[in-house]
Amino acid sequence: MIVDVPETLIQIAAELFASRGYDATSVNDIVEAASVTKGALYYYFNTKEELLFAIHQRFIEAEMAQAQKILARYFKPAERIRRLIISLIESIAEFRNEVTVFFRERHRLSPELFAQVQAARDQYEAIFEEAIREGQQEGTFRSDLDARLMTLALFGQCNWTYTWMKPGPLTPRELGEHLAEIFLRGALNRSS
Amino acid sequence: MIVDVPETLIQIAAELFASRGYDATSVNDIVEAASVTKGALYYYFNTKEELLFAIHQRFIEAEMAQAQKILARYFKPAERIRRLIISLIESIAEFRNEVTVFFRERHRLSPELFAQVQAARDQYEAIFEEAIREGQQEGTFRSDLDARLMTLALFGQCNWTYTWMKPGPLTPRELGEHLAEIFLRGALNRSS
DNA sequence: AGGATCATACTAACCCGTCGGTATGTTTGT
DNA sequence: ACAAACATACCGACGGGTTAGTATGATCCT
Repeated sequence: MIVDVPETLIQIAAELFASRGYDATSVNDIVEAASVTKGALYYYFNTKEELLFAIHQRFIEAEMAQAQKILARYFKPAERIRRLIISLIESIAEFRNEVTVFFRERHRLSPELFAQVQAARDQYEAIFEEAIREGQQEGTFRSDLDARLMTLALFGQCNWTYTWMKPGPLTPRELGEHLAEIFLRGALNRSS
Repeated sequence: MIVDVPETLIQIAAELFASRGYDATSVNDIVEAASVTKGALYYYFNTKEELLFAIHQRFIEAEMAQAQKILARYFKPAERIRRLIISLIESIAEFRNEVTVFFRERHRLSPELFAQVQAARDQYEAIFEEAIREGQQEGTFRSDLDARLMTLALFGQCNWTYTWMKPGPLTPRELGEHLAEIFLRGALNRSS
């Protein structure tokens, strides 16, 4: 049986961090769950924090890769946002543990590593904001509200799913479609 | 100088928990910041967890009280939601530290205390969901989307503000108004 | 071809600081 | 005088991280 030890450690750490929290999970817990010893862990990672960072990186990189694919296809703003939302929800569903850790334990990283994570995150959010701005110039998005604020509201809607999403009746894709619909058209009936 | 020691401890604990995290904050840190000793803390609180719980309680009770006031005034669904949103954003702004701790460290509570917090939270969310359901029956809210999903989307928008809100150009009230506008009418231009 | 050498990938045992919590003493208001 | 409201000193457990050592291949020299 061949296993990628560092990858397994990241995986298991993500599970444990997500369910118990970063500080409440000891490295002993991790190595025990992974059936290795502490020596093995510290052979691949210099600190516990590096593990935390690796979890963040994995999620952000996957998310960003998906977004770039969509950007490459030159959709108009509204359709672009729609697809970005769906892609984001699918990422959250796929990297459930990583996302949970990302949002809950981000601030636990040292300033240097946190800055790195934050920079990547800003880059990702800028893709959404730019779509909204273009939509405003084009006239399809309303201009009486700040683009930045709309972006933050949108990310709230989407990111928050990590707190309640479960393998339920809706697939992540369907869920994303519905959320896009809510964001774009609102909760009120159009005829009213 | 008269000070309410337990209240001060909750206050300071909220600050420290919000900025460093629950586990990363030692009870020594807390008593030091509060200029008392451990004896004083453990005179009022049996465990560190009780402190955490008290922080949650304070925020939830304040939130719930505001919501009840709005319910008592019998607004129609759309206006009721608008006011609930504003009230929620104002609460988040006022109890910034408590909210941060609430959302980030909730899962750290023991099952019993967590259940208590969750029950109160469910009750609060039900108020919003009920307004949306009524709106659907009345016809002002769209019925092609699940009320529960709309509620969750809304809470995402609102709760997420705790991650980025800052004393900026917009007052909490204005911010709430804008978010209500986004939720109710959506990002797209009406004429398109 | 095959022994010598070295890098890889770990293991087992341990160190020392820190943590939540407690036991007991002291002060203060009434 | 006596309870309420603390302060002081300390305990046992556990935390992240380190250390010395080792089995197992890969590589190189002759």
